[in-house]
Amino acid sequence: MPKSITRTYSQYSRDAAVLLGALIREARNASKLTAQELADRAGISRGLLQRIEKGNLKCEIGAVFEVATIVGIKLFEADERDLNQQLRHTNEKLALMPKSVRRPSKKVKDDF
Amino acid sequence: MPKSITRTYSQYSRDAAVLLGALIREARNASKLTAQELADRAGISRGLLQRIEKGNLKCEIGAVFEVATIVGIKLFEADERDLNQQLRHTNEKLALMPKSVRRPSKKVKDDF
DNA sequence: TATCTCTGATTTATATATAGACCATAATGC
DNA sequence: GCATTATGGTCTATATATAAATCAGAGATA
Repeated sequence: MPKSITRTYSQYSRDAAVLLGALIREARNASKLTAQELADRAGISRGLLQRIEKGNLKCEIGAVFEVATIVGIKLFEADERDLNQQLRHTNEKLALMPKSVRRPSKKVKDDF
Repeated sequence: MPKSITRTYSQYSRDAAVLLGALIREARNASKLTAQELADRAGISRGLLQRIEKGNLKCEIGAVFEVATIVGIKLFEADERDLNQQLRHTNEKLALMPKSVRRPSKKVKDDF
């Protein structure tokens, strides 16, 4: 059962979301798309698109990414090919890392 | 009432989410943080962090951004100052744009 | 000016994401 | 090897994000 929420966000996260929303709106206007049209293309409601464009952090990331992609905003400033390349590279690095993080055993004799 | 979902995502969105998740995991390992520790810092559950690291698109963007920020992943490859600057710039451009997109009146006499 | 429509906001019902508990497995350190 | 701990699942209850409908007002075009 979810604990009674009230999540707190860093200033950076808030700013990033607001910026992304503004970029989306700008791109949408440039594309001469109405909010309803873009929402339809993304398969979401107009209300959700409004919240995304306002930088609301309580939206599912899939919807945000989808809208951004449709209006041509490159996440990570990378196209599909770059994305795959980065992903491969990252996976290679992950493969070389220890599979789990181990904290130096807390039980270092505190019994005396 | 929400329509019975089953959203569809573009390949690009999926790849972007998977990459972001991998970057988060890599950064977490590099920081020697356990999943539980990072989840605690972000104020989310360990299960949610797991889904984020797997690139699940059905997570709230606030949680994803927050985690990314904590482990030092710069969204938009920009720091706080850059973010504000970009935001101001974008807002300026938005202020110059028409407030709404107007489709050339569909009712152009289709009655004959 | 007047009309048309896009936008913004609110409300409601419901689908669903989340927290928390649990268990099994894997990986680490000794 | 053994003990310990992190990870990766699953399951359930509930908080909440979402879709849809509605309304008011702004803004664009004629």
